Amino acid sequence: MPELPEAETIARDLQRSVAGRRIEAVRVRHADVLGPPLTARRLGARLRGRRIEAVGRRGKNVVLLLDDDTRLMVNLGMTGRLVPSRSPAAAELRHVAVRFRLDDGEALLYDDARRFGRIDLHDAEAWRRRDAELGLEPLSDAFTPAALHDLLQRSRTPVRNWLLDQRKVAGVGNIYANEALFRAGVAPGRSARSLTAAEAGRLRDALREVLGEAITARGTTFSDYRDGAGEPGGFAIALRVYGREGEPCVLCRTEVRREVLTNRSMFLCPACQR
DNA sequence: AACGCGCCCTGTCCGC
DNA sequence: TGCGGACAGGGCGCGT
Repeated sequence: MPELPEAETIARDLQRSVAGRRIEAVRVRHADVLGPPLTARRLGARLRGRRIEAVGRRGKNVVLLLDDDTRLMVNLGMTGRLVPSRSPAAAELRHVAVRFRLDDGEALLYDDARRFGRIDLHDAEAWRRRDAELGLEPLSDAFTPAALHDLLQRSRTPVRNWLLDQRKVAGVGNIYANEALFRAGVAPGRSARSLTAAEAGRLRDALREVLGEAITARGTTFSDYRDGAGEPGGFAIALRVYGREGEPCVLCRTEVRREVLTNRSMFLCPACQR
């Protein structure tokens, strides 16, 4: 999906474009994006008349806070997009799954070609539980070198896979996991618990750095991602290893390799990453 | 109980 | 031009 920087960009865009609007009606065209026990009928009943107080993010999820203290949580899967109907890009959407009609005559569109995305609605109590299931925010103060090192110690899974587990650290996906491991000089196949405190510290810094830079660039568009106005992100040219199989390493000119681990690509420089 | 695997679904690209 | 296979920012449910 959209990983943390993409979700952050979308949330910021929607905070400007739809915060303060009231939801008048909901139309569901593909109910399979609704997380159980949600149905089209229930979603409409619970959202009708609600005002969107604020749009934020938790991990890779875009979160709309409503005026009755419920939260509409959107996980964008691989191809999910949230775009206001007034945006010029809205006309090109081919897979609108849910349309939220707003009180200004416009609508917020949820488009998702593959329908891997999920929409959930949480009251305050359910949100507390869901929030607690998600791991540390990598850009928060709590994400210290010691905290990351401690967590890594508890697992023997390959560190690339470990980073994708949203219960440990929330918001990192395959692109930024690979990029951060390259920047930290750590081989992605290493067991999580094998990282030294120094390596964990470098990984922590690399994660914050690459996620921060990607937010500044409004996310990475590898193929499908679009921001909250339907536009591609600008970070793809800054990727150092992801998608660069066969190209020379930016540091040492060794060929960047692609390896497949648990059905997902890893990109690495075999010389720079140990 | 942690971990890996298969699967969900559609679009695109590449080789033949 | 058509067709099959590989691949894609994710995550759930299952078995071991």
